[in-house]
Amino acid sequence: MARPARIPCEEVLRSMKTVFRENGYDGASMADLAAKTGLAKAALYHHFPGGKEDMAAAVLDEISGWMKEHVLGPLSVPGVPREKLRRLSEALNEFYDGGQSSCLIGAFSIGEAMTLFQGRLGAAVRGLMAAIAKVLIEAEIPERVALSRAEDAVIRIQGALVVARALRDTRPFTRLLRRLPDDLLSALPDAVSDR
Amino acid sequence: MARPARIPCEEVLRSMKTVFRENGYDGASMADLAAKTGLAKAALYHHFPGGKEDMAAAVLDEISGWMKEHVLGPLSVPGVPREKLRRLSEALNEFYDGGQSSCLIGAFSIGEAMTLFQGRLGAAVRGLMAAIAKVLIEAEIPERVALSRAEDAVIRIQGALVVARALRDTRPFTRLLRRLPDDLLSALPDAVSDR
DNA sequence: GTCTATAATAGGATAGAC
DNA sequence: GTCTATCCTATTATAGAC
Repeated sequence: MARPARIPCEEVLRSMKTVFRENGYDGASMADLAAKTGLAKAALYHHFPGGKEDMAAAVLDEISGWMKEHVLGPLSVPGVPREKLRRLSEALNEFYDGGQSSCLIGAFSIGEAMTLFQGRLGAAVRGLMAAIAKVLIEAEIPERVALSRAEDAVIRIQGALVVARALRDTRPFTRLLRRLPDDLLSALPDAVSDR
Repeated sequence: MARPARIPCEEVLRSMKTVFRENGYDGASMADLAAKTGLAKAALYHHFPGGKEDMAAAVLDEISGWMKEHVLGPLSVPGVPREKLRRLSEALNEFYDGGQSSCLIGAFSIGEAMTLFQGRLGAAVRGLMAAIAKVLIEAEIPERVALSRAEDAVIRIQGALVVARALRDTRPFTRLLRRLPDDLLSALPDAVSDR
């Protein structure tokens, strides 16, 4: 056995994730992180010697793991496409807290964080797009259309989160998630759209 | 005549807009703003006594004016809907520099800026949505569908900017703009989508 | 591993000369 | 209107005791 699963560490990561989601990278201060985690700043540096950058990286990795387990994994497993997409909407609704929590892909794609984490951000977007496209291809949708729709889905998810926050109204996001499975699997028009 | 149009001020606003778009609100420092505008910090405070908050507000107001003139105005004027939507795409392409520049609605919807400017952000989103919906209604699209599609368009615009930055590839954004007019005016399916 | 205390620096803001 | 110089606070980061 490699390591005794450190339970408190998960709690610390959860708190840090909240701080970064609410404040972005530049807006999150060590004081914020210390307050939210309940640890002193020095204790945080003990666990994350690289400071804020290390903490943000750890949060992104933790999210990546959660996504692989709860989102990408279930999409890759054999199953009814529509049902899998319905569960995707549910998982996203949970992850983004019904549209109330921001996405770090958006929050970290400006300022210093953009240069620091561009690799992780791009990988996250590409991973989700690929997983959705795979389900659509499984549903007999031509690859080209599947890739286009998958990209559009990720675009809409990100955009709905922005719009929901700007309007202080989560309904644009929840509406989107409700329509997402049908939209992704809808019949092909006439090759007019989906170019 | 009220005032001799101050030309240099526009230049200063342009520079500040760039700084906020690249760094967000928390990530933009007075030093950044001074360097980019070529003015000393004290000179900036002379024009914007409220400091960074004043500067960001001025930038948002300037953008709001540009949008009204180059985006919302042309949409409200009599004309062929498809043609007006095509010009909308062109204006957005110009404003967001082909997808390379971020949108302050997204950048300012986290952290301190979110609470400071929530009114302006919501108004900007609602204004664009309403202008697009009006064109669709003009094109004989039922109001309910028009409102839904207009919301979706704004969502996609915001999302495509996020995705383009995360991927460091502007094509998702340019592709979106190209399809936007057709997508907005496409024939109604079966009342399956657009609920 | 966690704390208090503190160093070092960056950031926001102002004073006062020109 | 613009500058240099300065103040004060917040922020990052570390030292050293427990």
